[in-house]
Amino acid sequence: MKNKVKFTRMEQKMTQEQLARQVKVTRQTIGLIEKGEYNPTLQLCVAIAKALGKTLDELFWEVD
Amino acid sequence: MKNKVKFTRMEQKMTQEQLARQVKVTRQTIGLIEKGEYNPTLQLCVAIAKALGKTLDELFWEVD
DNA sequence: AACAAATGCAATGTATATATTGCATAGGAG
DNA sequence: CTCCTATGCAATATATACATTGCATTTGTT
Repeated sequence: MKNKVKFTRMEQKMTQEQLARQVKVTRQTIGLIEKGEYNPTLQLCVAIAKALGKTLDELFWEVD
Repeated sequence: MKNKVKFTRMEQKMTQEQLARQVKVTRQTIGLIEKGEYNPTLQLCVAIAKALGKTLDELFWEVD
């Protein structure tokens, strides 16, 4: 459940709220996904990936 | 919402039920995902990808 | 055709992703 | 320190992913 959303978002100097607005969820949802405390749906993962200019694999394909 | 699960599963001559058992969901869930009628969670996408020997991008990164 | 295995489909129930609100806390800028 | 912005956190509500059961339909094989 470890992902690279937080790291990538900060790389882009984007705030949780900005990302949330772009992908049309709430700030809280982004926060929980970044902490790995839940398990987003595919559509949301795709939206996040596009908003951050990455692919699914780059953000969510865990190596561990 | 188009994905390559059905195509890839049939390539491997695997049945919906076999795939379902491997990823620990029901056959119906696999069927609906293949039809694009819903929106699986990330964990399930990862499990399916691993069961089919593909990555997230290969199965779920829609081009359209 | 006749049988069996695989898939589709529909109704109802449960678990959980996500929303909403509100407040607390952390961290940077002045 | 003070102010402000970003983030964390917790409670309650709603939407939806997924389970369960049962039956219909397709598809392949003989």
